[in-house]
Parts: sequence; structure tokens; C-alpha cells
Amino acid sequence: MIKERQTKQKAVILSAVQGTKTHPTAEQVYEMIRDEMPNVSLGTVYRNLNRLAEIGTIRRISVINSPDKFDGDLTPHHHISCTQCGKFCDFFDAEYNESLDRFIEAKTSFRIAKHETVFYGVCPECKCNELN
Amino acid sequence: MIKERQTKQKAVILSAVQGTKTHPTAEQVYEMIRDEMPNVSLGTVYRNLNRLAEIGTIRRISVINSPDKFDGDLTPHHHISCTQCGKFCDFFDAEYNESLDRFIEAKTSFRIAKHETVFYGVCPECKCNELN
DNA sequence: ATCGGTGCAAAGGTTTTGCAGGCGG
DNA sequence: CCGCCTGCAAAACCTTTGCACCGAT
Repeated sequence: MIKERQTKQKAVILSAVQGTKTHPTAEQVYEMIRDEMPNVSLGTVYRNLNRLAEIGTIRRISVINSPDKFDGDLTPHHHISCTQCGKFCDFFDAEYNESLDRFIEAKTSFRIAKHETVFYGVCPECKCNELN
Repeated sequence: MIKERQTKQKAVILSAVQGTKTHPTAEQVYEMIRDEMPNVSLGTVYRNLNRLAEIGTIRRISVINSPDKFDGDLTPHHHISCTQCGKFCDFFDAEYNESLDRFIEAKTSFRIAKHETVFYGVCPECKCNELN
């Protein structure tokens, strides 16, 4: 069993992801923490985001036409992506159907940890810009 | 309005994606068609897959820790990804909840075209290999 | 003949990794 | 003081794109 070390970098990165609702990419997390930690490297950001996502402290979200996003909010919720401008939003008002995970386990013999649902569409602003 | 031309490449690429249940990546489609079309370029495969996905003839699926996959089966269904070995399967026995798209449209003013759900877990084979 | 598609190769964008040194336990 | 973590930079990986030519209409 490997021992996990506490470092300033890890704490700052986690705090950045948990302190925003913007679903930042690794690059964006990097920008967010450079005020506080100017010498941090992008590689370290990637390494820590990967670890945090692997142990489930944060969520990693894979989106068509975008680098992976990270979400510090573990409350079950869905995401909506605008295929025009890339805007990316939470959607909390639909329940996370955990029984679906159990159903699939029963049907397939996979052990299911989670599912991720992303809705793709056009946001209100981009709809307005669809002239004619 | 642009006129879309029929080419041999486009036909072969579409046929490859529609003729398999393996959810190939662009690279895999490229390998699949090289027997029939040895001079095709990977760029052309990408270009055609992008077009086909854009007009909805095939589905593009974004998966954590994998290049994008393509699926020629438009029947509503979900996907399951093994986080150990990358195995990627269809799951047809849960209905696609289209009313969820309409519900989110009503709540958010997005126009929703679709949603993609990916289940993440460990496949039966990888479960067996978890010795001790 | 036109002009969109193609092959090729280079570039762009994202993510990982090898290494030497630093720091947490 | 051990060995995991970091910064740095190079590399790997995935995808797009510029260009000249080809071929569908």
C-alpha cells in the first residue's frame, strides 16, 4: 500500500476545484492557482487531478470537443454542454438514478461505480444568435 | 448551401462503422478499412467521421481515458466502460429517457438534442483478476 | 470545368512521463 | 533519511489543418 503525502500543491489544487462551479479543465485549474502558487507546473496539476479523480474526491467529466473537465461537487447531478459555444452547466433537478447502476450490475456482471450523463444542445444565448 | 459529394472513402468509412459493434476509435476505423482502401489517410477518416457524427448518421462517444469512439447504431442505448481494461459494451435493456431532454429544455431554455450516458465500472473478467 | 474531397505531412492541442532535486513523514 | 512529489522539458498521444492534386458532378 502506498502512502499518500500531503503537499501544498495538492491542497491548493483540490481547494481550487472545490471552490468553483465552473468545471475547470486542467489548464484552467493551473491558471486559477498561479496567483497563490506561481511556480506550480501544469504536470503537477494533471498528476494531482488524476489522483483526486481516481480516489473519487473529485469527478472527471469527458465531453465531446473539449478537454476533460473536473468537478468538485460530488452531489449527484447531470451536465449540459452547449455544442455551439461550449458553455457547460450543472443540472440538479433530475435525480441520479442509482438503481440503474444496480440494474446493470445484475444484467451484465460488471461492478458499476457510477454513470455520467451529459446533455448536448444549444444554450439560450446561442439560440438567440441563430438569426433568420 | 454546400453540396455534399459521394466518395468511395466516405462510403467505406460509414460502412465500417455501421458494420461493427466494437465502437471503434478513428484510428481503429482507419485500420479496419486499409485492406479495402490501402491509400486512405487518417485525416480523411477523421474528416468523414466528424461529418457523419455532425449530421447524426453515427454517434460520437466521449469516454474518460480513451480517444473518442464512434457508434453506427442509432438505436437508443447506453454504454459501459471497464475502468481496468477499457472494454466497452452496449447496454440496451434500459430505455432512453427522452422525456428527460424535454424536461431539461423546460427548466433551462437549452434546446437539447440528445444525452449520452456512460457507466463506469469493472468488467467480469477484471473482477476475476482481482486476486487476494 | 468546377470545387469539394483526398493524401500527405506538419502543426496544434491535450496529457503523460523521465529525470534530478526537494520536501513530508 | 527514505522515497513520494515536484518542476521542467521532452515526448506521446489525439486531432485538425494547409496545400496541391484528384475526381465527382
